[in-house]
Amino acid sequence: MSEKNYHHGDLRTALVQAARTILERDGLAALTLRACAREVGVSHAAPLHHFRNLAELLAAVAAVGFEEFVKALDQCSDIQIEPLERLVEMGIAYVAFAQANPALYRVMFGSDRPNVVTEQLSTAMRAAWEQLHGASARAAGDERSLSVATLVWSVVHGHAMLVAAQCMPPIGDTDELLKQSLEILASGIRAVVANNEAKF
Amino acid sequence: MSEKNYHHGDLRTALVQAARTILERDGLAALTLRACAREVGVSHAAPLHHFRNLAELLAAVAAVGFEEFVKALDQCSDIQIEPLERLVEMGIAYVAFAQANPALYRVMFGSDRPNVVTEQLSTAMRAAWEQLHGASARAAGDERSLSVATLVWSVVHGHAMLVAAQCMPPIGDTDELLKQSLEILASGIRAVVANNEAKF
DNA sequence: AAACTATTTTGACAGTGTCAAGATAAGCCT
DNA sequence: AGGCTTATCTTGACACTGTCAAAATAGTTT
Repeated sequence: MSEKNYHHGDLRTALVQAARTILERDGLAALTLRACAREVGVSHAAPLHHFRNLAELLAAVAAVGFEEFVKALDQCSDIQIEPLERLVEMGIAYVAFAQANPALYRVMFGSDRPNVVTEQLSTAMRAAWEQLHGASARAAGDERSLSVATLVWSVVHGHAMLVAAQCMPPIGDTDELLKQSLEILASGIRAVVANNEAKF
Repeated sequence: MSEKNYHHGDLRTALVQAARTILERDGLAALTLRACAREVGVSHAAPLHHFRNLAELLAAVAAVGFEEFVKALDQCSDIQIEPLERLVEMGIAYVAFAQANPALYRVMFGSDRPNVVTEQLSTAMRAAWEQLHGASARAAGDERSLSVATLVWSVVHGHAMLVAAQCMPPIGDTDELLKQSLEILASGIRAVVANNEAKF
């Protein structure tokens, strides 16, 4: 943590901020090391002293993305409602975040995602998972928490990706379809939980 | 359709084949127009007369990917089992295809997917959708077919992407988890269908 | 045979990631 | 204060990329 008040001040975080600006303004394809350097106003090779390569910069961007992501999901935790309903709300918030920050979401989860896993990134990702896993446990019990969490995550992630990639063909209101999907899913969870309780 | 037996013979399809070879051997990052030209043994600019840009070549690769994809899902249609169970089998086949052809799947559905939509590509995509939509209709009825199809697609697509991107944290057997997910999902569909029938 | 067209090559340009060497500035030590 | 060390940044270079324009080549047509 010794990147402060040298030539630039704090180039590292400035570069991450520039990356986000470029991401929203020009899209992922325009997000290059040199573009970030230009945006900040430093020479083209300056970023290499803070990020060994482009993947490391993307990892840093993804990390801050995950931190905001967790905050967005956190807002659902406050609501005083039934656990299963809260899980559904969390799913809706998940997709809303993805649609509100499409380019950032692509960096976080994209197939061209950085295989470089920074400490910061892995902890941020773990926090997001814990969020969902906890909500699943409260909604379906500890035994089913793992499968329910992966199921919910798969649904919302898949939905977000397919909508973003425009892979959903003759469909009208995708938000409405998401709600219906989550309703069916909730029914499934209810059925499984009920069946599980009936056994004992 | 006039690209035959000139200098090379059929450079267009040769390039698509070369693209698949590079994709499996060296990964998506190494898939460039020039690399394809090298692989085939033509000059670096030769591909431009068959694909206006890299995105168009990727679209062609994605198209053949979707065609094979539909074939893979088709094999589940033969099985003489209950429609809902067949839908689950189709979901498993879906994920199996994605895991067997990770790089190809990335080109087909990746976030860096070509926004160029060729005629060949869009028809191939539509065929895949029809496949899933039809199976959903048989399993859950026509009324629910749309929401069920999007739900199933979201689940399997999301699962495949998350596993491929190694975003699933402390999880053991992902295949087992997929089966559990699809079971919960089937319960939900059953419940919704039963509820729907009870209404009338 | 000659004209024409489709295909491919050659050469060029701007842009990229990344490395190596030099320049600059901040902190530290005596 | 003055010099040394280290962190930071710039400059210049290289190989690679996509893409364009012009030339060359080979097949088709007349």
